[in-house]
Amino acid sequence: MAGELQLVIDGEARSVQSGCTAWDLPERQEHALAVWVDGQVLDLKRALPQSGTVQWLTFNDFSGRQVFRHSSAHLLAQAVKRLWPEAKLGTGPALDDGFYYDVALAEPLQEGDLARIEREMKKIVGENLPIERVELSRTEALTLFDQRAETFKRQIIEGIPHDAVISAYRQGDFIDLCSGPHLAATGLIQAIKLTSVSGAYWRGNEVNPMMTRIYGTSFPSEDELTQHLVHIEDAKQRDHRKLGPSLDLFSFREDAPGFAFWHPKGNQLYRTLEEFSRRLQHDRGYQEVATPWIYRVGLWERSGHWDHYRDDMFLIERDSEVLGVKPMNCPGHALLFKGATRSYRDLPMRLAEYSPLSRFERSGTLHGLMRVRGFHQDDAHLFVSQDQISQEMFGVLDLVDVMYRAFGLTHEVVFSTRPDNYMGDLALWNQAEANLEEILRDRGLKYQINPKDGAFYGPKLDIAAIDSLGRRWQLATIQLDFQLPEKFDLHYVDADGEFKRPVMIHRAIMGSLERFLGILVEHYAGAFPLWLAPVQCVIIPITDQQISYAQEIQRKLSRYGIRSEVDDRSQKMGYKIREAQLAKVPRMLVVGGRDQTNHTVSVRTRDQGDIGAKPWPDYLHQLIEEAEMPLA
RNA sequence: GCUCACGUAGCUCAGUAGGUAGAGCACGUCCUUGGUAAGGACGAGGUCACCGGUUCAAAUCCGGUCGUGAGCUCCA
Repeated sequence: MAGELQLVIDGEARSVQSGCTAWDLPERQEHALAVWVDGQVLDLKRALPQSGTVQWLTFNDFSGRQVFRHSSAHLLAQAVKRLWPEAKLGTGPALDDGFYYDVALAEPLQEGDLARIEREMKKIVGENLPIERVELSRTEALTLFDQRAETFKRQIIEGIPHDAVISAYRQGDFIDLCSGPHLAATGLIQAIKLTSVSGAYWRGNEVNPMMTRIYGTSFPSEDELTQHLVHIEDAKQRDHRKLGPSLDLFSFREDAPGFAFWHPKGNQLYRTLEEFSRRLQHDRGYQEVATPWIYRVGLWERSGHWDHYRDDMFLIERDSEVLGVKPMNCPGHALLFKGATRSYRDLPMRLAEYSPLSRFERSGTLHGLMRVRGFHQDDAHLFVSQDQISQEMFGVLDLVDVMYRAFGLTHEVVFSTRPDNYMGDLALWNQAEANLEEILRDRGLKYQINPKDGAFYGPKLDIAAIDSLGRRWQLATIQLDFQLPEKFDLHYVDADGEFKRPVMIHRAIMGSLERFLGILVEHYAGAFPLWLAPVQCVIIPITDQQISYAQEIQRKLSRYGIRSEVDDRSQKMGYKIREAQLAKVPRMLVVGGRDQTNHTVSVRTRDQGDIGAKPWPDYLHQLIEEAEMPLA
């Protein structure tokens, strides 16, 4: 069949001359950026390599978008080279919503340089340079990039396997080592925005030189770019670092980097979350404990933290001995378990704790509430016999489900299996992994397997929650541990009178409460559901005449556990409503002369506005019902 | 920790060529008592992150420290 290819296009079979490109086909879609032929994404102007089904890739397809962004990265590199011919190129991939290119420059970029680069890029777009693919031998490739003094490119070429095709893409005077595919010409990239600059190690390795990473995004049209920038702006408005202080929930100060100040409202929110967790766990047989937060170094040596975690701990030296502030609760719980002779009748023993934990996170990694040095977990350790593992894991997964559903978060499970450097008995590992998988299947949970990513002491399930913006957050972790019971020589007396070794299950559902709260702030954009809201009701007297009536209402609300405030400032009602609305308070109870006479409250909800006068205290009972914790 | 950027009142920001600081909101006092998203007047508030240097003079120029941001790295 030499000389002919059999294609299926738009469901219709036809044959074409070999050497034919997708560009040549009369069926070519106007907005096609690249072409898909049986699993391979190709340049439009590259000769079709094989027979197969043809699909057009546009900006609306993930792969099409990747091609578009990748070509944008080349465009960026070309502009940089025009402005700084001595710049050395690293790599420049496409991202989910943009692209970047790493370059090594003699001088750091100045303010205004981004705009300069952007202008140069637009110029190249205007030139509408054709983008051509070139295939090179290894020697040709090395010679070409050596001539251009592209030392990083040489390193890349040296790493390419000997049987692989080496290709480069040329646009005008610019050429870049690249496997492609790319757009047909630079003119397609109509809208460009360079967004930020940062440092990045060459090949992501700390020992390598630091390069300048230039981020940008691009679209086929200005409208799409504008829309994208608006979305980014929306996300910024939800940023918990912005919303938190403006809703008077928490703040950070230079005096304590990595530790939050919880304001009265934020603390209330925090306590509500903790109480929610406490009630769910209490119903499931958990017992809350409080264990020491500073231990002598010997404990950390025994637990293995000293070897693996010392650099991340706050250490104190007093009376010529070293003390460590706890980064985790597990050793404390192990000691507590060990404090008495335990019977099989005590198992499963579920110890929960919310006390403070500290980790000396590297300064550059701190990030609002998401990454702090002082935090609290909804932590628990389950001491179980081997035949209780399944049932307990099942229980924990059930709790995850209830907890996340309460916040409208969906979740996904990642199952991490035995790593190469595992410790302990292989048979036990196999059994545990089989158990876990069975449980996941029984619950009908969708899960991904992360081979060899378990902890060295046992396999684990990590759970990622998906928030209202579709972002994934790794929150819960459930880990089977065979090692700590060994290290602490834990045992219980079994029914047969023999000492047996328990298994520990480490688990946290919300994970760090600080982080969880940060995520909730962004998930709800600060508009918390009634049961969570720190202030559930603001009572707004219209004139001073109604202040005592308002206070009477507040006392009643308070007695039934509804958190409320009376806004008795001498301001107009509209002003108070505006402030309550901006503070995202779920309910406003307006009380004027009419209400006082008729014994009503005029209700305004945060989401629906004015819903009219309601008889009091009927509305109190409605509120009590609506404000219940979603425990079921 | 590393690279780059940034750091002016509680918050958002202005501050032209180096000549001892300004607005809006918030806050306080007074006036106003108004039925569903901003009533008015007056007032208080800053060692311009901190330390040092250059200069007759530094918020402004230079160096260092701390913090924050975007990333990198790390993340039992």
